[in-house]
Amino acid sequence: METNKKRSDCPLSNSLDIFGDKWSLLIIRDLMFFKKCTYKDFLNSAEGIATNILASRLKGLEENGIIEKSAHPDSKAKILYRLTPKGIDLLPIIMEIYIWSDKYFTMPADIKETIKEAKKDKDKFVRQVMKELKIKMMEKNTATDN
Amino acid sequence: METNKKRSDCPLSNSLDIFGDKWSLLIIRDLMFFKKCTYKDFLNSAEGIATNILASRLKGLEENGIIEKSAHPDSKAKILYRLTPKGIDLLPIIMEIYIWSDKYFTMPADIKETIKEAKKDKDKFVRQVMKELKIKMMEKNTATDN
DNA sequence: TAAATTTACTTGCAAATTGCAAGTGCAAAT
DNA sequence: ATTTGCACTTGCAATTTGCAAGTAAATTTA
Repeated sequence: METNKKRSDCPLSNSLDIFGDKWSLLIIRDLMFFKKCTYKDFLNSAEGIATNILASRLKGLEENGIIEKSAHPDSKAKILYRLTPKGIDLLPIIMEIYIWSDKYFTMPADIKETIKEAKKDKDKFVRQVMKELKIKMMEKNTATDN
Repeated sequence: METNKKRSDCPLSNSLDIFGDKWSLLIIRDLMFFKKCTYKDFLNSAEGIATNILASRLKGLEENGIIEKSAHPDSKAKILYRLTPKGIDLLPIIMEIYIWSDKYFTMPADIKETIKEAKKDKDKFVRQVMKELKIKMMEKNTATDN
């Protein structure tokens, strides 16, 4: 289904081939900010992704090295999804989208407050969150990959 | 065609409803970096957008206040598309995508060099380019909107 | 321990979107 | 006056999406 054909040599175009759709960055958001890490977690997000679309997006993100599967510590029936370092590195992009949104949309007060904090020292905020993510994605499960 | 139904209150989701597809940010890239500003210019980009898709994306971006049409100074047959301030404000997002790409893709040497320059002082680079864009989008045509 | 439930999907199918080719209407050039 | 250029629109086939239902293995409950 997913071909690896590049539309052009433009890195922006190549990036959009990976996450340029309505759903991929939302999955990444869930992993980054909302402690969501299973198929069911993602399904339960407010936007209401369809099961087949979720499966296809998880596959695509995994194929592109943005996320990876691992064994869930609680149960063999569960699969734990984690961001790779490559996936964690998407944080600055997502942060800039939030900051842009903050300027042009109304939004829940708690999110607005977080963005306000982040803007005070963007680089520091991003470094801090990335550090936490790296730790979290490690400690979730050091066990064997699926 | 385009409904204004929000999938959720999440600003990231709302943003993706506007530019979360394979084409919109490429049009914005063309306006920002490649002096492209007409329908035909966009059609000629390397990725090869279809005519109907281009028309629908231009419509969507205009409806969402990212771009605007104006009279082309050279000819009544041409339409000049410009970024609005809201559109220009997407630059930091696009820059971060380029920077991410730089870490994980190979790409044309000239683009790589520009990104290298940009990374030396990200904020300064973004400010400078945004300033230039604001001037450029003004001077293109101060005349009446379509 | 058998039955019900949970988890992570897959499948079928209708509806929507995309992509390609071929127009269309107006402006400008020849 | 005719051809060319520009910005689209239209028709249609192919692909993708979204919804509902089903599946298989793991776990929980009775």
